[in-house]
Amino acid sequence: MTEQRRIILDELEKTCRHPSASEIYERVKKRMPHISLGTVYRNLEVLSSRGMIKKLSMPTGQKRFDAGREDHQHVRCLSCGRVDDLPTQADENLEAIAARVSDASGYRRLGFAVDFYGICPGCAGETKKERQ
Amino acid sequence: MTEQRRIILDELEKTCRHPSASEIYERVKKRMPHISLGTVYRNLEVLSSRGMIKKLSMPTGQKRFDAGREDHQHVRCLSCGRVDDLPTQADENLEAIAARVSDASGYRRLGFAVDFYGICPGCAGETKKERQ
DNA sequence: TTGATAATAAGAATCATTACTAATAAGAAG
DNA sequence: CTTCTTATTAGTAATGATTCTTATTATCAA
Repeated sequence: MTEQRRIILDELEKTCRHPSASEIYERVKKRMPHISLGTVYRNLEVLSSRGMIKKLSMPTGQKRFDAGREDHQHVRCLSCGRVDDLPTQADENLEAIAARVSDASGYRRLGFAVDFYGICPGCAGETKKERQ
Repeated sequence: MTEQRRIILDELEKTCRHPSASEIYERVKKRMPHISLGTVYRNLEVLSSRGMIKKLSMPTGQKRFDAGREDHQHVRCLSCGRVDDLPTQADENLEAIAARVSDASGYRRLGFAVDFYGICPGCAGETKKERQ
């Protein structure tokens, strides 16, 4: 845990918004002016692979980061890219969750997506080194 | 509806996979060797804005496209980026759906995310032109 | 102190996507 | 049949986010 990594994590924990890599870079640069953008990306990757932060991919092709460890899902604004948290329980059905969104968040709901992430049969077979 | 646009849509409808823009480009190029990658992107955008196809953003920063109009969700391979369909019912709870994934798809399940897309209160107020 | 290892800054390279350009095709109006 | 207008195209340049490379520096065990 280097100084850079600690500050990156600290900045991420200080905000309830979900900043992008370059937003984090800007924040961290105020405390550590010589830090490199590459260092920010690398450490976000390290922190995320250790499960200390979460990486969210946005429809814009950008990624946003989240230091929260609690299990929650997100509401994303299609207009400005803002991301808010939305606590969910796994035993709740989709309709029930969806119905709660407008009330809880104030978002005008347009739609939702459930995405499962895993390893497909093909990749599970391989030694995981080569991509298809 | 130009020849190019028709062929792009046709290729998208022919596959149950969810190809990326460049995969679509490769497929279409076999039938129309002089087509430009820009034309593929532009027409995917047009088709998607008319609601004729769906655009999915991947954690890799790539987008994938889907001609299906039925309501279904996706399973994504974290290793190779493959996307498969996964029919879901809104009255089923997340655990039940998740439990079905491994069996139905053969994927080794790792996790899931529910994402709601909408317009946040701030943007709903504005005339929707200016970004924050 | 010395290698071995890991992390860094700075910047170049890459990849997906978007913007720009001039050329072309398809109508509509005269 | 010409001339305008408008869309669309192929080809290419530009952009933005991310990853990679290289030289350098910090860390640490022996």
